[in-house]
Amino acid sequence: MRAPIRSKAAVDTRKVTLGMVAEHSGVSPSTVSRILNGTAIVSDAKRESVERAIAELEFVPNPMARGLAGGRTLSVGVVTQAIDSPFYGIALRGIEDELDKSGYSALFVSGHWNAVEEARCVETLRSRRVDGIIVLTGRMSDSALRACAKTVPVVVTGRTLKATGLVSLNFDNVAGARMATDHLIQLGHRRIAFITGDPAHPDAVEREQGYRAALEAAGIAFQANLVAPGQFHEESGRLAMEHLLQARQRFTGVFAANDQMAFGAALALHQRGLRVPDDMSLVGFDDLAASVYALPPLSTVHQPGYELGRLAATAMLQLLAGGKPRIEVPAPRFIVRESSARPRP
Amino acid sequence: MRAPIRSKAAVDTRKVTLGMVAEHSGVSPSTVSRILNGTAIVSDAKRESVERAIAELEFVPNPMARGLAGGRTLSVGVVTQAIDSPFYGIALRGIEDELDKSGYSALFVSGHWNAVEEARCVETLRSRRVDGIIVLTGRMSDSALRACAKTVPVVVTGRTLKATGLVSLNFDNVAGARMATDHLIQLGHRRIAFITGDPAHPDAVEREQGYRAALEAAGIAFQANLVAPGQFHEESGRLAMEHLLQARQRFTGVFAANDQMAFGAALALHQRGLRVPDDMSLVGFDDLAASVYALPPLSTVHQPGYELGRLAATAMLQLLAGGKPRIEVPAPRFIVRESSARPRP
DNA sequence: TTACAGTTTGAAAGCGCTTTCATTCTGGGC
DNA sequence: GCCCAGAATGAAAGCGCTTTCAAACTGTAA
Repeated sequence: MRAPIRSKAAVDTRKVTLGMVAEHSGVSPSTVSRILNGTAIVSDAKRESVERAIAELEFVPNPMARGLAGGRTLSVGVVTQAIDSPFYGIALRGIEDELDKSGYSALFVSGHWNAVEEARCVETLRSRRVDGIIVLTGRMSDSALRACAKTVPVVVTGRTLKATGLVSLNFDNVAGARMATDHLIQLGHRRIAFITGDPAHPDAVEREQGYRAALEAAGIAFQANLVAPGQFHEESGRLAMEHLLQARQRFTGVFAANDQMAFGAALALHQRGLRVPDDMSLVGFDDLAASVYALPPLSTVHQPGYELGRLAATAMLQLLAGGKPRIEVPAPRFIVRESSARPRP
Repeated sequence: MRAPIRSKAAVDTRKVTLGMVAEHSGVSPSTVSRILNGTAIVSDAKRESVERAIAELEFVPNPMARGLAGGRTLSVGVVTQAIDSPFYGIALRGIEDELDKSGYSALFVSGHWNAVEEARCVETLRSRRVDGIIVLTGRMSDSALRACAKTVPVVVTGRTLKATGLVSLNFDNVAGARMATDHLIQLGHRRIAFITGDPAHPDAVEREQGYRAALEAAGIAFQANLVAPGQFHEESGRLAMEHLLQARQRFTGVFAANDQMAFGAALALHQRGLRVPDDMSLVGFDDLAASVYALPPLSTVHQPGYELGRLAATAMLQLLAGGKPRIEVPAPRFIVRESSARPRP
């Protein structure tokens, strides 16, 4: 038999129920519930006594019961691609921070860049009765998303989509990519290689569009042999760079469709004894935390991951409150660091 | 009025209840529950008919109700420091993967390296009635952890602790740090600087112990002015390196207590025009994914983050099953890459 | 044939909370 | 002083599931 020792910290919170609070303060459970949820006016006297009881008993409502009875769980599901992705990670943090303020919790599940797994994730979340679902740039089809939005509020990033109960936040990848390419052009580069992202990813195709648009605007002909396919991770960037180098194309600058690939590309350059930015300018996209500490620090398009996460969460909260969110995604901006310079004459 | 269109995919899962399954298959709810949980023997005939009904109706049990009634939620809480930390991220992934196999979900909350917030996290998790809690190298006191373990199974990493209902997984930081320092010594370095981690973190003090032990074993006197305090993040590493450089101490190698600080240190070196490893050898600790793509690739102590996560989850699962886990944490190993070399004569 | 241990099953009581509905107070207008 | 709208409150019915507990069988020994 365990002795009923209690430190002043809440150690035995779990057994205090709303009913006990009601009894302790001489009101009915209904009243306590009303005070807890602010669903009705209660006399100051009772409110006070109930609040005292709550404090004294260290009462914490049971979310299970709440969920069961009220149909809400105060939790929102987040489908991300990989819990450990440097880019999504920071967004997750933004979501967590924002949700936390409103008493919501986030339930993260990873889709691993796989539509089937993503569908499973959504099922898991639905079965856990999350109040809403945030999808970070998923692979699932627009129609699947729309269907999902019919039964539960959905916020999705990385695409533009209109539907009821669905809000989408899209970052302007085209403009961002264009800025990166323009930067190189303005420095005097004319032969600029491009390392693409995974073409199955809308971000990837949009960034390529931006690259092309910039070239075209500058009157530089697009050259297919100056673009190498990547898949958004470091190793693919390294390989792409290898590929480009081996092709013996002449070029003085490289735009990688994300920072991770830029890191890989930098490694390939390093292994070949080429120096950035002296022998080759390199720019990325995302502005990961690590880009500041890359050697040399990477010039890149800043994508506000944390902010994006917060915005997604805000939108979800508004959706949940029955509102019609109007969210403005920050415009891309280019951060000049040391990895880009004028080409050598 | 929405038409009752249903694709073959589960779209309207949410309203099917156990009661409906019972009715549909002509048995009592109790029987359905028993089949679902395998808590009693049921005749084959009924079992079959119930299973058919479940399939037909696409019934998915409501975890809320289950949690309320049964006391289990099939979810385990994970207290991490930051959802977007490169080191913890990979561990989270290990946890997620392992838990997933057994039908459990993980609920991640971030303590932000703050004992108070951590306590709040634990409260949140408890209030959500998680079946168990995994704490990744928390700041909370051993006693708080022990107290927690009295009411819910706990797995904690980054410390060694014995208690009932509690299993701890500790990585051998001392040995790891010793390997890193020994590596430098074997290359011929005699004046080796050390960038510490946050001293409030046990990992940090253990790694310093390893550093000192290696020096001592090699007959090199410990020099206080060769150690600079850091806090485990990049910027603190950069600052520490600055500090070391400004102090005009002579040294040819640096051991940073984690990779992130090593990256910062590398940047400081770069800014001073010093080259790694020609002018200065640099080794880290953790072997983050990014370390392979650092320039030059970082020599470091490999810490199996993913594996650690999986092991923690495995231990939790065993604990939950009523077992007494016996978990073996992999030994540290040193990975030689390009950031360390013999000192220049 | 009767009685009894052992098996399956169903009825019903919760788990802790929300919410409707009805009840009891208010106070103001006449 | 009386009546009624409106405010404050409580009783009670669930939410969807698990889990006793007891009833209804089964088969077998006497």
